[in-house]
Amino acid sequence: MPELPEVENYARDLKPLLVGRRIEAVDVHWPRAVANLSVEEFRRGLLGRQIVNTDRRGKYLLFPLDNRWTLVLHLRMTGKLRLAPANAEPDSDPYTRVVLRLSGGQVLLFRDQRKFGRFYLVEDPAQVLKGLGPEPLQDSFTPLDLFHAVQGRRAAIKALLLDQHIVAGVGNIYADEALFLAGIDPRRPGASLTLADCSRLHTCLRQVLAEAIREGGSTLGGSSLGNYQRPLGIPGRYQLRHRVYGRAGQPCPSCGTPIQRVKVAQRSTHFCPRCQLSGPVASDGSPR
DNA sequence: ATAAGGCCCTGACCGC
DNA sequence: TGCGGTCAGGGCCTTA
Repeated sequence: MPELPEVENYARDLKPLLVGRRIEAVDVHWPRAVANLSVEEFRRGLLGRQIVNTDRRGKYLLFPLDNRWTLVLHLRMTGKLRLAPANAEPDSDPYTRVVLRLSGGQVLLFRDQRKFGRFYLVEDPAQVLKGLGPEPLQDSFTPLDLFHAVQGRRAAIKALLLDQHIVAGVGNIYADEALFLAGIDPRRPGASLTLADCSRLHTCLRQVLAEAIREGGSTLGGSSLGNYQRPLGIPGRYQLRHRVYGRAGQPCPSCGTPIQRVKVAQRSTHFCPRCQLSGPVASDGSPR
């Protein structure tokens, strides 16, 4: 499940591979993978265009084009990008939804088993990105911003971290990891967090995201399902560093207490009941 | 404005 | 072996 660190790695890895290439053909095998245009408009808008950069905002990948339009992609749950030589054996993957044939003999394959991923081709990326909260790794994002964003909110802090209006790019894995490092119970209402709590959370969130980017992101599971891989097929390594995510029943790395798994805002949530001291429990997150 | 629930999707997994 | 049910989950939409 690509979150900010995985998408950031995509943008970085793809930059030297894509910048300067021209889009020579567009094959859409699953029309609904194109969110804002008809397949024909999408194809016409891309044909002959040159990719001039690769970037990221939240969990969105951005590919600015030479006519100032931007190809935007959200991978959602199971979307993956893969760059391959065009002359390799034909792509037999049944989950390939979109193929961009590029100058220089490469093809960019968008594969997505659950069909949640979406492309947008827009004149102004703000059409898609409006409403996204601050980038958590930018200096302009301060502990006070986080404090103000959760002030007065009854929802669990975990749910608020997942809300892209509050901070952009945080998903289930990194929300759990950041809350663990900060020693905050994920079920606590946002309103119960003090400025000191928010300061710690702000620091820990940035630490977790920066570490995960350095480690190439998280690649989960051995199955073919959602595991993220980088564009050349290299897996991430951050899953080896997860402290709580996916570790229900295993000892807390800090105190040895078994990690608990509960539901918060319909999301599976992992935490240490001892290190993440239960403040007041959110109305929507009582332990079962 | 906020919160909660449904929807989209498919494959893995479980129990019988 | 085979079947049906449940789960996973990001973002968007609808409903209270």
